[in-house]
Amino acid sequence: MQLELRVDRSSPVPLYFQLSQQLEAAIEHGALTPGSLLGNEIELAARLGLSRPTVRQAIQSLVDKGLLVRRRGVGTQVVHSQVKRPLELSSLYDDLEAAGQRPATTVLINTVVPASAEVAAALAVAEGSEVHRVERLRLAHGEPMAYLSNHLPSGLLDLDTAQLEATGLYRMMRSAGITLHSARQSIGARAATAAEAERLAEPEGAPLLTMQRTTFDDTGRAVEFGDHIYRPARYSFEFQLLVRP
Amino acid sequence: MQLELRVDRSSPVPLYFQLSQQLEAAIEHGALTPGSLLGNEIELAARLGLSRPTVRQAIQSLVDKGLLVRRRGVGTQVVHSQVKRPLELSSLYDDLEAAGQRPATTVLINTVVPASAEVAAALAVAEGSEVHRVERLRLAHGEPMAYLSNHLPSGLLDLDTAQLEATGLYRMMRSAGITLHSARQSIGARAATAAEAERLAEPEGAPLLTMQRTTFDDTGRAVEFGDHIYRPARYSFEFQLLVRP
DNA sequence: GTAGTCCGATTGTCCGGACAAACGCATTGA
DNA sequence: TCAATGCGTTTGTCCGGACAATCGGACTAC
Repeated sequence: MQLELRVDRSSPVPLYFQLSQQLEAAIEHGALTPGSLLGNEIELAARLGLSRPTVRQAIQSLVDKGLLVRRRGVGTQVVHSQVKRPLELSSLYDDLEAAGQRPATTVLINTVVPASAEVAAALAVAEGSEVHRVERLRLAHGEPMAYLSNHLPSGLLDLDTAQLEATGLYRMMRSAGITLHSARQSIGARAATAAEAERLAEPEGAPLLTMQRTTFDDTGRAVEFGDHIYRPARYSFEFQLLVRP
Repeated sequence: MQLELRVDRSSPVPLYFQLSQQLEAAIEHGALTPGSLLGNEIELAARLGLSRPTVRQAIQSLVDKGLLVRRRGVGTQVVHSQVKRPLELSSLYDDLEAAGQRPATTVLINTVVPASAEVAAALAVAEGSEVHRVERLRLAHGEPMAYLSNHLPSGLLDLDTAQLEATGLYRMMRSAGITLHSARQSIGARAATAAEAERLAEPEGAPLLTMQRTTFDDTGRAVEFGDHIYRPARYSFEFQLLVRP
């Protein structure tokens, strides 16, 4: 069976990208079954009227995503696994929305404070300089789910409380033109203090899932430092990793 | 100041790889400071006697690692951040060893059992078919740190108890020629049961950090399913993520 | 029968060139 | 003064070709 592939040379979308999207769709859709060969690059290039480098670029992008495997002397195969989506910088808001939970947010604090030593170190600003501080309670189905404490460099973003309650922090940053690039995360656990327990409607000493994260934009600037606690019965971190050899 | 770059055409190491390694070393070493321009690709290619595609391939690999950023009309800059290592499939053994903790392992169970429904689903084998089961206690400085429960498809690996105690499971898989490719992880928290508490020398009900992971090789075959619990005072998950736009 | 060798197939690496698109800056015009 | 335009610089995309390295199977020799 021959896969139907076409490229539109009048489109501004790069040719390799058109091809990689079609291949990805074919894999997702099941037209290309796991383990099946993709046909050699030269023949594929000839069939599409493209050069081999262009076809290779398309295939490479899917190899990077973990959807394909190349073997010299053999060919390119569709990976044979449950792995579908690669790791992303997970946003609690998006996670919940994807799970169909319709998250609600209550902003408890939204102010400007002098940076503590810890915050200053994470954001690479001077200790005592002004930073934004936001504390939010996130709920799903009316139940508290997580308590989110964030600090941001001042002047980076207009932190409107209403907007914070309507959407997520990451979405606000993205629509403000900030390109999120990388993050350093630390995930742990600890017992709830009395104050934390009350906020999350848990008994004191209950196990909590904790996450600290510093996020950087594409120039390496720290744009956010978060210290979050989650109710473990209602949330866990799920993700997929790729190993780069 | 001119960076000293050379390539050895008689070496079997690909030219683009030689170049990317030298650039990475220069960044790591501080010879290329964050924010500095790399010099345009064409001039760089001429200086090294390479073609532009080769130089681009080298630079691209570092962009993928998050060390460099390209900007059209501007140039290629060194990223300006604390980000050093990209995300890897973290192995507890390696993590501990890197922290200079000299981990010790006690193998408690090393046997073959019929697969439970959960294990069978994770490893994509028939329920009731034979799988290896390994339970280990990992200690650092004589203190228990984590309890590791793993299941592996039978026939994949020779699980020698002595070797399991001397090294980590991932190292054994790698040296058996298995190429680890991706993993699906879930990290959560819960209170310790009486049995778990005793194993880890914690009080009953103490918060524990939990991780479930299924690891796949490069053909998409599941090669390991692990269900681990950690003492949160002694261990947390630290990693760096990259966002792929 | 078994081990070693050869060979076709396929990807990996590398070259040199061409034009397009985006960015930053200086110049120009209102 | 300030916005629009133009221009040089640099990366992005694409081409066509060449040879090397590796894989797997067929063939051969013992």
